[in-house]
Amino acid sequence: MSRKRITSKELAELVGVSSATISRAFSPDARIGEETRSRILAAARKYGYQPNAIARSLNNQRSRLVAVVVNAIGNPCEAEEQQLLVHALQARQLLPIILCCGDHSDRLQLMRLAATYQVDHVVIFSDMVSLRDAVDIFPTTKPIIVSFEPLDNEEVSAIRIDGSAAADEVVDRLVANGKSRFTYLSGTSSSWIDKLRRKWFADALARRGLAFVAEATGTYSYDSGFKEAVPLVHRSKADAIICGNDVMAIGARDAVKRVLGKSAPDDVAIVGQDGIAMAAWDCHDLTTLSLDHVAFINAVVELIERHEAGDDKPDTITLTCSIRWGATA
Amino acid sequence: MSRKRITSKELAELVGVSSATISRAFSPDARIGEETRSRILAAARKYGYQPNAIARSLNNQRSRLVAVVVNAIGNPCEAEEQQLLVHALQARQLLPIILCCGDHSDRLQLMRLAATYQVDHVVIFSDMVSLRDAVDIFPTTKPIIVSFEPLDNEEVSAIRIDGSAAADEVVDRLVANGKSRFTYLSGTSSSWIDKLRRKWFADALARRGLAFVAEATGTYSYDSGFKEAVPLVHRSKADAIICGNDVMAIGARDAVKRVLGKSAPDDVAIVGQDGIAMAAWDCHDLTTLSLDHVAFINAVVELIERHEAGDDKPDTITLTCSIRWGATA
DNA sequence: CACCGTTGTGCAAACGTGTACACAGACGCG
DNA sequence: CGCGTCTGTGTACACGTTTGCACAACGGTG
Repeated sequence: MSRKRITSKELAELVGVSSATISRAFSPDARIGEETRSRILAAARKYGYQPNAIARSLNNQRSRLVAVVVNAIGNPCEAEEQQLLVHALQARQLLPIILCCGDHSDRLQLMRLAATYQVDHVVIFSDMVSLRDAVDIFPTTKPIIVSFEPLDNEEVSAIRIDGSAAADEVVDRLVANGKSRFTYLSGTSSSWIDKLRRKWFADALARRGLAFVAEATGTYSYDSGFKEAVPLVHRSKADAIICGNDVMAIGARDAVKRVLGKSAPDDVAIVGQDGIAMAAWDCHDLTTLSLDHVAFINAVVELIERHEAGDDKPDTITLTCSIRWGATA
Repeated sequence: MSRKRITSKELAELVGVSSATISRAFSPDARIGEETRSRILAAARKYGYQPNAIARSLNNQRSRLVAVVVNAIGNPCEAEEQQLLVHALQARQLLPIILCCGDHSDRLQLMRLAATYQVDHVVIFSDMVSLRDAVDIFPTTKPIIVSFEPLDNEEVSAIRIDGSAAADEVVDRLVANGKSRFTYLSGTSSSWIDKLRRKWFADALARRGLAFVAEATGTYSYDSGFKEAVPLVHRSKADAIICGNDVMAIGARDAVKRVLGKSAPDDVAIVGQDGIAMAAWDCHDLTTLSLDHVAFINAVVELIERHEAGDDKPDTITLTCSIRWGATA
């Protein structure tokens, strides 16, 4: 058991070449004799040599690390995108460093720590972190890829999401089914994406001379959906609840059924947002504004590839939401 | 906008000291004048200087990176543990590199890539990767922390899980409720943890002179639980299904209710394993063998802290499962 | 004053790569 | 043969830190 990792100079000694030649053997398009290369690779396998990526990063000025800033890992709302992104990165020999910024803790400190590792790219899924801070903390050539919607900024690439058309269609159908007392259950009052999502529906209602008759704020969790739904319906006699995400919608639906004894589509319509896989489960069958997660991550990856290729010009990509019609609205 | 990151030597020039002194200013217990330190820290803030962690890692031989090997990110079964672990690492100024090994792809290649980054610790949540490979790929002083159960190996620390007592109690109650035709729905045939979980229940049954009357294999997913449950019950007239994880149990329960038209606790009892948060949702209220995720991650973190402190002696910690009684059994 | 311990700082050498430059040999061509 | 081109390799430096060693300045003690 070799406790210590072997270095390129030591391997060079063993093979009888210089350490530069070792390096060349691992560089696909370097000038090196075919015979020498295979001799080196054989020896490398034998002694378990692998080039040290830390040293390489220092020399190259490229770490092949990517900071991925998220709210939380378990959260189903983001989990599918995280999974897809990590796979896409790994396929490109990039390694993700996950930063969980969801809770109270000092996110800025955390991002600064990641910045010291000279990450090549930064992908921000969390709208808990302000664009300003992100630009401050990662000032280096490699710009930032941000999802969701703060104000415009020339220095970052962004992916925008537009669900206004889908929201319009949902409201249309609900009104046709006789709904008129709409309420909104938001996930947090402080996030841009939450305001944006609410606005899609508020605008759709306004276009028909309607408005939310009541609102409440939860925490994006099942429990908060469950807890907030009851008083919300009580005090407003709501016949429709639009939720800030799918998990809260599931919670609200449970509360409406179990606590209030009302039926989900008929007495109170419930609409989620995200389009998580769970929404399609038989026990939920949730109507929800759904984002195409694959397209979303493809957009992110496309931006990353441009950065890899040296194109630093920021760009904005906009995706639209589709609707998954379920049994709840 | 400074496109380029400032280096310690440049800052030294600016402040009028040597780069060594810069380094000392950031090292809490270094010999340096109080006045000099504050002057340096002020200048660092002004010019946005942060020590380069890559260079430091090269010098220190410690990267403060941790490889976390998982099956998938979205997977609720592991998500809670991942979340807790990432938080614990971040609190200790360690950064996690996530490796998703769940799918077919070349996991070994992926792990080798992470190994080149000289990670300080390796935490393996995935039982898709063999212990042998792990030891091969991360031979360096810092040993490996593995969860779940392959055969014994002297070189790694492990966390074992024992649900036999809990399984026994569950079987007890089911038998008392008149159940006798038990079936098992496993998540995959190839994983150690799956075999182990099945064995807990098989042993509990054997102790009462019973055995599984039928078995099936899914993929740990909701869909596979839904799909496998129907033929399983049909061909065996089962009155109890023990599932390899909670998500499959939820799928099985839906199938039993919707497709077969049977009621969950009375006609067919359903038991999950994992104790994911979702199991407690009102719409599921699943009976499940539950692991204390916090205790689990505390154990992992304890091992990591020992390694940090330089104690390389491997150790094994065993945790027991508790039972969450729900409405499904 | 001679001596010594303490404090603050600079010099220089690592850490393990990648790569520009130099150079030796082989080869082709006039 | 003389010359230019191409191939394969070595030498040396840079990447940005940390840290052992040396040393100067200083203050206290006999």
